[in-house]
Amino acid sequence: MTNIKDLARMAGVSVTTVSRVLNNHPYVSKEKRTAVLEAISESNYEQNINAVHLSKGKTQMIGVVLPFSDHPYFALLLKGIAKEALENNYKLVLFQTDYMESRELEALQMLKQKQIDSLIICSRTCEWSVLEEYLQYGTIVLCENVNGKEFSSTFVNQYTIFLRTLEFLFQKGHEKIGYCIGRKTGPSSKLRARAYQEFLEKNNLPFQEKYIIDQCNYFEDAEKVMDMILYMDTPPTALIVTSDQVAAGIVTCCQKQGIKIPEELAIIGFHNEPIAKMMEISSIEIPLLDMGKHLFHQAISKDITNKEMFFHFIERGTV
Amino acid sequence: MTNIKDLARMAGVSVTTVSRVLNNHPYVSKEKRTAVLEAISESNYEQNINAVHLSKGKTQMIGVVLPFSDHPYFALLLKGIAKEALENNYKLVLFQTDYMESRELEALQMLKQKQIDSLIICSRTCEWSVLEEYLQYGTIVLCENVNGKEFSSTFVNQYTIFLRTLEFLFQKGHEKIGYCIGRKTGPSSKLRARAYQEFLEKNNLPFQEKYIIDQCNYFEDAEKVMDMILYMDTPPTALIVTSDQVAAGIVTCCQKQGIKIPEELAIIGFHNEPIAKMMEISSIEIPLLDMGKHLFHQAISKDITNKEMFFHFIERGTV
DNA sequence: TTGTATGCGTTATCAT
DNA sequence: ATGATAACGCATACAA
Repeated sequence: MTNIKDLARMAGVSVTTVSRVLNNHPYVSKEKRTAVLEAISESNYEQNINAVHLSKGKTQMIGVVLPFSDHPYFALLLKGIAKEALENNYKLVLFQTDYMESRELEALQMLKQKQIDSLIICSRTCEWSVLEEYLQYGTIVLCENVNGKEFSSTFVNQYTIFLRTLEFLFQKGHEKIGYCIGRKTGPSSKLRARAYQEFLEKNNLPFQEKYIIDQCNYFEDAEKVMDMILYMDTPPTALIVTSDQVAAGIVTCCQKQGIKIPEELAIIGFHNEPIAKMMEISSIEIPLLDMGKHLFHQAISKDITNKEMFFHFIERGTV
Repeated sequence: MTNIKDLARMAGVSVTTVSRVLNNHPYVSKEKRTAVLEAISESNYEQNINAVHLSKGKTQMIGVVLPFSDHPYFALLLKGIAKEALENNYKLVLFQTDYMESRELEALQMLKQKQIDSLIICSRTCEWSVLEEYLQYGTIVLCENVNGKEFSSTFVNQYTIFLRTLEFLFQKGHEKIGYCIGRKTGPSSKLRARAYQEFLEKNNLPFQEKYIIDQCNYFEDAEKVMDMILYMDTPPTALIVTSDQVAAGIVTCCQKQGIKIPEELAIIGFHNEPIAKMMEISSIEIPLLDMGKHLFHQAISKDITNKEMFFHFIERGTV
């Protein structure tokens, strides 16, 4: 494996000059440059990137933390990040956490160890205090409202979205509104829960624990949702489903079981995924690809910025 | 940022001893060990992993090449790889290629540059000769039958699967059989095309170019498929669809348009994804998570092995 | 059991 | 415009 030293010898110059040629630095004569270039083409030389990383103290790599990559929400976010990373000559290191804190910590560890220059956390499990400890080692970008903390972020206002959606359904005459989420403990879910509570109080509606259904991530999770609903004495008449995949699954189940949508059950999905368009499911559009793009740029930027992205209500047939 | 040298000074030992403690090597006295450990805990020390990489010539990182991560086939493969990587203390570097050769080359470049120890190519675009050039720099693992070439691989026999499926449909009385694939030029598609040709010849059936529909990757691509089929004079009576997502989309379209399945159109999907179970779509099961696991172990192994995984026909209502 | 010295391959500093 | 040399932080062969 030939290295920069060998090249220097071959071209009859110093390693510095070789490095200059390699990095397109100015101040190197035409003759020496060609001599080096020749040595390179003769030798099948390749930079040892690890040496570059050590020397520079940077790796041009960004970590991406997400619970699972086979969920459309995260897959699209990731796609947006990946596209932008590619165009800016950055590599992505993937941390699939399954919502386990230990794995999120591993990613943070890599930041500390300088294996990645910054970290994008698509869905957080750690406490703020933990994240703040690691801020000294590199940029950390989040997908939620950080409320003035020293992180960059790109997010949608989950609270507002949820409240508006609830009010919309209420105006349509729904008083028994349930919702389906991924996990109960996440930051987004807490915001939704707050919006839900306030909505109920404001409109003098009773709180029903059973109307909140979690562990809804995939199309097939709809089966479980339907089982639960059919089992209830007073099932909800409308369902906000934070994933179009699950919403599509519910619509499919209802078709099989002859439940009329929206007459017997109204459905609103999230993200306006293509499946929602095809199955004509009303959905809250969230610009995931754009968010990914923005997240990436925040990750490589020195400045701390917080960008709210806006949602868009797409009304179709299911509500 | 404190380093190994600082620790040595703090603990009153040599850097070698510190390194020994750090790496759990034997031959270090209890006293010195505790002295070092103390220095570590006092100093908020963290290994600079880049230095380790340079020194060792390895990175404990594996590259994964795939066209897109938001497709269930690749997402599941990736999930399988990621789970195993995690358990074996390896990191994954993602290369999303969109089937562009240049991006695949970038991944190979990283192998050459020693940024990754090995490379898993889930879907190949490069020619064999190109890949073989890079074999000297690290292990390359593929998801297809490599026919004796010096690569490890985990694969299913796409040719056999396709032929069996065609024969199965033929026995059910279908003579006009179409199929939907992702891209026409991939290795799998070539095998399928061969199986298709041979099947037609053997049974004296005419070849219809229009029965082969490509660019079918996502649920929503089904709309385009249906448009094409409805426009044909003699549409196929059965469709092999190499993705359950697309199959599910087609089933959905048919329901909307009142096309009876399987009477008017029989459907067989691929991968036995949960959506297939839910929508009762017949499917060819392929153990993607297991394949991912196996791929990972081949990536970190010194030996070259080739493992064929077996498929399983799941008969449900759509055929 | 411990330490010295050297190597890993590159970039950055500084002098010329 | 060019080059010698230090620095990056760690691992390891070898000596003691």
